[in-house]
Amino acid sequence: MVKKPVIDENGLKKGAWSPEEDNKLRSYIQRYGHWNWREIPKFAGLARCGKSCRLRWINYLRPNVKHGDFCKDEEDLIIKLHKQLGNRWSKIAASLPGRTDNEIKNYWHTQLKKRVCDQHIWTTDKKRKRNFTRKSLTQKLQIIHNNNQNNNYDSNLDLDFTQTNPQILESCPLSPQLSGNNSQNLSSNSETYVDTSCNTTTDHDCNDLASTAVKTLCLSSLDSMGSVLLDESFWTEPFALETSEQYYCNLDLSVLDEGMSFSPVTSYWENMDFLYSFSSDVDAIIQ
DNA sequence: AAGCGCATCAACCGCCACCGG
DNA sequence: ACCGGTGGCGGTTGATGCGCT
Repeated sequence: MVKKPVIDENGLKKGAWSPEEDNKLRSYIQRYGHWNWREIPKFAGLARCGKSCRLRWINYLRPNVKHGDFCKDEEDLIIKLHKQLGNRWSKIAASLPGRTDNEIKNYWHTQLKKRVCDQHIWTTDKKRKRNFTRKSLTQKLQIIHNNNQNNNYDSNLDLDFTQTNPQILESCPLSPQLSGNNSQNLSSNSETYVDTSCNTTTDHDCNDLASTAVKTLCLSSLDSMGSVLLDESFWTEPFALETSEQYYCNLDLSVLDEGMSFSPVTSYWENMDFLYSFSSDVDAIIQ
């Protein structure tokens, strides 16, 4: 995953470093230190520019540079510091011994940012992560959505909505299909409104409720969730947490116990885990 | 099995701040 | 005050790996 070595117009080598070059640079700096990066390649016998040498030393050859997976504590710290400092990678790196700004920056862009941007679920399992992408989930939802459009959903499901007690207050319309088929106790109109600030439960309860809600919806009609997730704005909204929670609120209405609601109390990460389990449910239905 | 597309990450590039003359 | 050299920083690139179809 490195750029292939090339010689530029000045006769300087660019691209991937060879073990031989690494050894030359390492042994020179260990012996003489890095007194002037521009001069070092000449004295070390390297056809590289000073900047390239500096970068190679700092990011790879320097002693105590940590490589490999970030632990949970490091991830949490990066997220916390990024929240405080923004893209000031060198400042963030200063708080993580052995980690370079470049590595943290890469890790942020490839792993952590996705958690914050609603695109991917966090997991250390690469396969699992790859399976959960916006594209794949959208495709799955499209299949189910199309099935529902063809009246393939089971309208005979025995769903008991009489136990729910949603507080219907403000703008969070359910899809006409869901409202029309399943919301006899929610609203007689095709638009139903949900209060996102009403009573809440514990995070754990919310996850259980969310899971149940999704299963219920998957079995009856995915129109609501499907149309929400298929809506481009769901994915592209930079800080879509509130929006997402409103949508989850929608989903929960059908399975909430009396006086309970699934709304902003659930943490973002748990929402993402919820989305993953939702994706698994969708897989099961497709199969 | 092969091709495709996405994810990853080492390395590069351009800009800017700092410093000494 | 100005200028050139240097180091540091953050954004971007591109080759490779890997999963999916």
